[in-house]
Amino acid sequence: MSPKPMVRPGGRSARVQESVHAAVRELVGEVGRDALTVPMVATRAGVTPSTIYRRWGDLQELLSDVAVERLRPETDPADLGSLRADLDAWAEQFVDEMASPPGRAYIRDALLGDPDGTNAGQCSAYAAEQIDVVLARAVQRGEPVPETELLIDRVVAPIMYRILFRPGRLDAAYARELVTNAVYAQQTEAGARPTRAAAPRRSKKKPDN
Amino acid sequence: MSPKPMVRPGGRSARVQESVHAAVRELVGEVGRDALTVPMVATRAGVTPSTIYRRWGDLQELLSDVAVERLRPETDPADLGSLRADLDAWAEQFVDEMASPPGRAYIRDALLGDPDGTNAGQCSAYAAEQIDVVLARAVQRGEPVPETELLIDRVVAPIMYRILFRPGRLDAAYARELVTNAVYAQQTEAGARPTRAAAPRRSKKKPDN
DNA sequence: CGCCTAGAAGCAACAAAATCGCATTAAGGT
DNA sequence: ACCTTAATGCGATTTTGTTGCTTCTAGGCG
Repeated sequence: MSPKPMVRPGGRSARVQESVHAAVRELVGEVGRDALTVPMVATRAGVTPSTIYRRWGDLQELLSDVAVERLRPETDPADLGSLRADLDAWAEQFVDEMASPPGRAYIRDALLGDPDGTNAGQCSAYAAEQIDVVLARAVQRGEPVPETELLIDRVVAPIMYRILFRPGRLDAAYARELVTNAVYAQQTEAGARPTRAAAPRRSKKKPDN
Repeated sequence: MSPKPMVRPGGRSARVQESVHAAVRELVGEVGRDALTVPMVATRAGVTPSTIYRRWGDLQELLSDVAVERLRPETDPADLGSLRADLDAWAEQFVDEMASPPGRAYIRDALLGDPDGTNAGQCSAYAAEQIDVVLARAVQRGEPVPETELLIDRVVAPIMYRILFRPGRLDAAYARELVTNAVYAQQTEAGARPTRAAAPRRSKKKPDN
């Protein structure tokens, strides 16, 4: 059994994948997501529909792939000199991007065509990585820091819950408030509550393909 | 302009709707969600496929409708004599139901075929109603109670986030921990933090159809 | 450097689904 | 009892999804 070439990351396959992804991005902008069809994407990408059906299964899984790519953060969070400032800024940007109509659409798409939860897990990992960067810097400065898990529960989760389940009522002020409460909790609750049960830290992910 | 009959809630339409919903429930159990098709549902329900396409648009929206119905709580939360006990019990049951494979499937379906977020909002409203029942009882007893919004942010949102984005790592102990932290926050943070900005209370919903 | 192999894409026939116009039924108001 | 019209049924048509087979090519090997 050859240990390596289970898939083919390079060459034609890669070109086809990129071409298809590009076609999806273009067409979403031109005709809208609802009007998208697999044959339409195939034509634009210069491939046959069966190629798409075989690689992605259906339009949802393809859209999910594209959405996850667009949800990947492009830069590290800004360094503003303090944990609080960094978290505030990151949370505000997070809300801006995620709560916008296109952001909501990407989130939905990412969750949608994702039988095994891989893509959803990737989204969660992106947020955790960004938070970890902020926390690592704060540790460098000697600031006390909350756990990543706490921030996910207290900041990320409420934002995503609102995006998915309660359209509206979501703005920068709310994001800051969540950060305030999370940081406050970290300062006052440490040791005063049952320690977070079994919260394995998320390890750094490789930079992906 | 006649003020009422924009739709036809009763009579044949209602029978068709019920028949179709029943067909979906049966077939999901028999052949599985993935094998479901609109024509299949139509045949079982004794209607023509075009009826389903016209009323629901596609299979996803139909599944979303069915899922929301099944996510509706059937009973009020148990009254165990104290806010803390009631919340613990409710949160545990919530996790049990929502984190189970069928529960996760219903949540996904409910979110999936829901262009305008109506169904998702309904799910959120169900949880808020249940929480309100528990809180109202606690008020009757004279206990201090947190706001519904706080419990949604601190208990419901983290649970749903994990269900959707992080398969695994979700159990009754975690649910209790969330309740503990939320109640603790309510006891210690009141007045010690910026008041929750612009968090309009969710008004009592009419008992639905 | 040029064969081999196997995974991936192309092609085309086919099967299944979704859409649409038109006829028919029946809810709900008058 | 009648009328209006939303809703359903039905069938023709279009579009989408599937499948077997062939062709191409990336990557390993001699």
